[in-house]
Amino acid sequence: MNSGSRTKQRPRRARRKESRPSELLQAALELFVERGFAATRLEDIASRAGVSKGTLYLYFKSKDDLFKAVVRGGLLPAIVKAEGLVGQSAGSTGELLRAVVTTLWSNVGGTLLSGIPKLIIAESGNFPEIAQFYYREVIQRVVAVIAGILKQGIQRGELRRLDVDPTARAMVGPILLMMLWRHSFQGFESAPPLAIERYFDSYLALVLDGLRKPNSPEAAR
Amino acid sequence: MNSGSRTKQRPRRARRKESRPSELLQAALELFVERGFAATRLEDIASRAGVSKGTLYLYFKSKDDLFKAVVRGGLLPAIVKAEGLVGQSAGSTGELLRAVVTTLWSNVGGTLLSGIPKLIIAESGNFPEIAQFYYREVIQRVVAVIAGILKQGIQRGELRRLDVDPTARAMVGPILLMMLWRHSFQGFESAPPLAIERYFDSYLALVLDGLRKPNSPEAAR
Amino acid sequence: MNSGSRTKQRPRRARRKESRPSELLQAALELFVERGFAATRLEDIASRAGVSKGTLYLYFKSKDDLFKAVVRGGLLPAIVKAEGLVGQSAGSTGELLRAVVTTLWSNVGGTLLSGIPKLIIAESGNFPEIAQFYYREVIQRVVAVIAGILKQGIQRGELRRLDVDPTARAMVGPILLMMLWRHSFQGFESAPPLAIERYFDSYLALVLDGLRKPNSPEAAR
Amino acid sequence: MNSGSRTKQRPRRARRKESRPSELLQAALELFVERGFAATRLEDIASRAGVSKGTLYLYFKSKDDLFKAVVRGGLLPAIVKAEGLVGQSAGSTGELLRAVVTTLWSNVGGTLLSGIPKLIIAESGNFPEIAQFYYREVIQRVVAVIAGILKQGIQRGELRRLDVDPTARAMVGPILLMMLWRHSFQGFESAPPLAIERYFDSYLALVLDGLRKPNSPEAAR
DNA sequence: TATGAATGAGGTTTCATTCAT
DNA sequence: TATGAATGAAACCTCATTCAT
Repeated sequence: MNSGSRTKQRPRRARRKESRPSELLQAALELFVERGFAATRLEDIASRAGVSKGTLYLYFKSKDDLFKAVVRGGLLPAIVKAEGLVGQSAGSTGELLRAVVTTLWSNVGGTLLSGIPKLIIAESGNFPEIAQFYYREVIQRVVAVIAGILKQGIQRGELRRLDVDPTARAMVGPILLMMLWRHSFQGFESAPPLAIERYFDSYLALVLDGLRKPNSPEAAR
Repeated sequence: MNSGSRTKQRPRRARRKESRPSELLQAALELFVERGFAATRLEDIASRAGVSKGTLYLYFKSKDDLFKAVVRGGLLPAIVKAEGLVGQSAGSTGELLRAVVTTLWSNVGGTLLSGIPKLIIAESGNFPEIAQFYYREVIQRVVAVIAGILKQGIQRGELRRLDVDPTARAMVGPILLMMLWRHSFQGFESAPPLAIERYFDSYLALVLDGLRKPNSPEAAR
Repeated sequence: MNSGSRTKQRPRRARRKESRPSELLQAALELFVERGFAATRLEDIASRAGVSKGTLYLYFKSKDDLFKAVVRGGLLPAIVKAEGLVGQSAGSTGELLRAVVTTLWSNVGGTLLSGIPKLIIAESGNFPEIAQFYYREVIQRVVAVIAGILKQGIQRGELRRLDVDPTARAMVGPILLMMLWRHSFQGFESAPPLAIERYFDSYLALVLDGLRKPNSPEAAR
Repeated sequence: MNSGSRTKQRPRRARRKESRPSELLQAALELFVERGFAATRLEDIASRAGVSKGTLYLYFKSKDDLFKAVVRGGLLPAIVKAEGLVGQSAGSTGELLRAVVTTLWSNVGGTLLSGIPKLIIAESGNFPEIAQFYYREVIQRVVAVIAGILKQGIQRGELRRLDVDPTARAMVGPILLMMLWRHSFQGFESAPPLAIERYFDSYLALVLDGLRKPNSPEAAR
């Protein structure tokens, strides 16, 4: 998946030339995610990508530049995909939500890209432009997607009246948590690691139905 | 002549072995949170604490050691406090939840300690023991506190039957998100920053009642 | 003064991986001998070798490593040469001894390598492995060479019966002393410095004939 | 010997006050000999002597100063003693030589003072005044003592005509070697360590009688 | 394009020395 | 006299960046 089928052996050099930048970005992403920005040496990135240190500078003019490229490109496609889902869906609000969550997870959460939020969070102090870019281009748009679903649901009468914006933000939390988890604590789990599906099922049930027992006196409030 | 108040005359060499460590830890926490581990220079920590570089080494044997001390100590007290709330509360499950969330926020989220999760996440790759320690001593305990509340609520008949563990984890997400937010994106908010209370109100409403309109046909499922 | 032919502009960045290590070792030896291990700064070694500080680390992974390389390599070749002399000599024991002493001196004593014993002695506490290596590979072999000559001389009937091993050790003393002398006290000599040849003549006369007057009553013992 | 009988418990403070300097010198000598000048930390010296770091500065104004004090004081008394032996001896030259060697060894070689030559040799580059002092006050005097014995022996007709000064120097070598040995290689000896007495017996036999068989044709030369 | 030897600024760490108590 | 907390210069070492090939 990463590098496509290698069945057709094009001459090494020629093949390389085109794919170099993405190979470098891939190697850089892996190492940045694993060790953080500062603890990753350019030499390690180069050698993981199979090139020499100097070659990096043919494609990126500095370590900062490489970092920004890694972080910038990663998530936008997935956002765009998720945005596309909203307009076209014919299902109920619940089904729509499930579709959005699933899309986000399979395009981001389950891949190395899920490491990007970790990087952004860690380096927001040192790369404020990146954090700002991310805030504008990713976070706000994800929140907007969810807020859109909420508004639609309210209009349709499927959802109760609620404070749309903060609710949308609160709903992003568990998804983000799952991404961070993978890169920070996976591996310390004593029990068998929590199945993703069970987690998202619980998440959807939680946000759709809440915790309360339907007929409990409290529920009426 | 010189006998007047010496309150202003801070001696060049203050001797206060007792209070030094906590002053240093405080300065270190601030800078680590702001810049990350690697980008924080010991000299900056020292000068923020009003001492010289070498003084740090009287109290911590290395930068790593200082980092660990910063991270280790910070959150446990708040956890303990939150654990204490569970047993003694007489209110409904909803009230209990609100109390726990409020306690966590006022003891951690609203303080600089809220930066610690950011550090753990960022440095989990470089300080695996710390991540593991944090996983065992903090995360699992917070999840356990919430899981306990959920079980109690189910037994009391206030909560519906639900998959306790993944639900508890999902509930931690928005709280964590709020903490990370403060240290990563606060300041880029275009609109007036989201009021904390409104956020938590929405969060509690979300987890207690979910999104669905009570009488909507969907709600019955 | 510096005006000699500079026609060939030495490039600021010379690239000569092959010759670098020995240039560095040479510079390091000079400075270690002159100042000792601790008082020698890597920067001085580098600049004496005409490279920058960082370059050292391309060839040696630490100051310790460089020191070991300096000390390890130095003396073995001379030992081997001296060992070779013993088997092949056709002369008398006295001539053989003179040949060995002369060889040792011209290959070691008269060169910078004579500074190595000083380093070993000074740093034996901090580099025990080096001291042990030196003891095994150099000292024991030199003593063995001399002991071999003594045994041969006794068998041939040229030397009196004597306690071979301690005698051999005692014979090493004056040679070592001469080496240490060069690097520790040379320059404080008030009188014109002792001619090396006169010293070794006296040494050989001493060990061969002793001090006693041949016909003195004592001599018979 | 070091601290005298402790039977009469004088009050700690009072007793200390007088003996402090020598206790400090003793601790310093031990550590300097073991590790060398640079690798010995003042704190270690202080704590070995049972005082605090600052106290050192009440007695010595710098580390250099302490080093000089350690080195300066140590050997002179033994030299003086050895010098005294020459005038008064009634025995043969051989007996006199044996007495001098024995005195030097029992007053210096066998004690920690034998570490001083190692220090002088190691630090001659960094403390030229010390090396010079040592050259003048110790080495030259020892050589002079031996040279004196040689001259006397020649006059008495016990020794053959010989080149006095270089011979005297060569005779110092084995004694120095023995001192250095103790502090640099002792402990790596594979076989049981060479008995001191056997070594000195061989040394004296060597210098008195040489190696040659008395009746061998060579011996006549 | 690609290499990798070389550079040197910058950071952590050590430790002799000072000084208030 | 004695202490030991505090200082800060200096040294080792790393690594992003350059550049000749």
